[in-house]
Amino acid sequence: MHQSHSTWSALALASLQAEGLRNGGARRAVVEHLGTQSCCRSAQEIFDGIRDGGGRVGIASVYRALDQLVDLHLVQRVELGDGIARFEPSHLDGEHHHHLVCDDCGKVEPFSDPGLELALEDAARRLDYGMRAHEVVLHGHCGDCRATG
Amino acid sequence: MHQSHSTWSALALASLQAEGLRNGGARRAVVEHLGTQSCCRSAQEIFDGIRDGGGRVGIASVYRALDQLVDLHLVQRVELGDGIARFEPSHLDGEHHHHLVCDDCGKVEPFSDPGLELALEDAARRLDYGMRAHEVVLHGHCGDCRATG
DNA sequence: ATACGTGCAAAGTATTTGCAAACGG
DNA sequence: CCGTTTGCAAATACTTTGCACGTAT
Repeated sequence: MHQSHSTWSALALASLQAEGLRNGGARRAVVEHLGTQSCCRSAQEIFDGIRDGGGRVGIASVYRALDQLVDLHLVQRVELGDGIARFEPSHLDGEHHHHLVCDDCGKVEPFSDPGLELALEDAARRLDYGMRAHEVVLHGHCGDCRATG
Repeated sequence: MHQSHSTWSALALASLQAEGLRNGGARRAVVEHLGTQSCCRSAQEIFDGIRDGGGRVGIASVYRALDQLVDLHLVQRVELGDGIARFEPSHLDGEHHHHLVCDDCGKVEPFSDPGLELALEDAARRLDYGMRAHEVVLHGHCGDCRATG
């Protein structure tokens, strides 16, 4: 299902190298871990994921790597309303997705909607704003919670 | 310009009362302060604003009031990517707005776009998600920064 | 070899909680 | 009056920074 991850990881590592950065253990681990994820992850989740895979990184290095990746627009920072920053690979054109957040159970699901993308681009054009990124969060109640509650 | 604020403040205070809450000094101050704002504000800004107006509230009470207002859907919590939660009165239908964030200078501007609203509602319908709120953040470079930079 | 990268621990912010005193109804 | 609300201070949660050691080039 996720064939793009190796592509994104490779692209990201190449971009870092092109910036003159050294791609040591921690930053490489963050990039490779992110490349395997299908939706956004918190710094703590990334840290835990790398450790679970046998990596020995410090959480500070995870934050530092994420900062750099965000600066280079390789990673998008996402805030969903619970005070925890999450991160995901910047979507390549056409693979863009956004997030549904269940206000009952906190579950996060990705979704994509071409019509919405068009409306966002229209809006940015109309506003004459140099848009580099955008983020949409829908809050509501997921199917599970509506069935149960 | 802001005629709706007294309406919103009054509605919010009435709703709180209807919930059996007591509307003492701090919570009332938060509601009245928020009603005068034209865009989202952080807890600290609300706290400072109330103090500047002569109110003597504690910041903990500001956070507690905001939590309750969010729970009652009277206030919308907004996160713009800098790790600080902001709050604004829940938009009455048709007065909905979203946010432009300048990644250079950090400036936040509100905007509204009817086409975007329609696309959001379409998307939510198509997804069959019980949408209660939504939030759109556009990141880019504001006119000032593009002119200067 | 040398400058960049890293892990740990300590520090910094934003937010939450405990509690006794103040207050609304 | 009695239970809610409040302010303060202490505690917590997430993130950043300082520094000595490790490592890629």
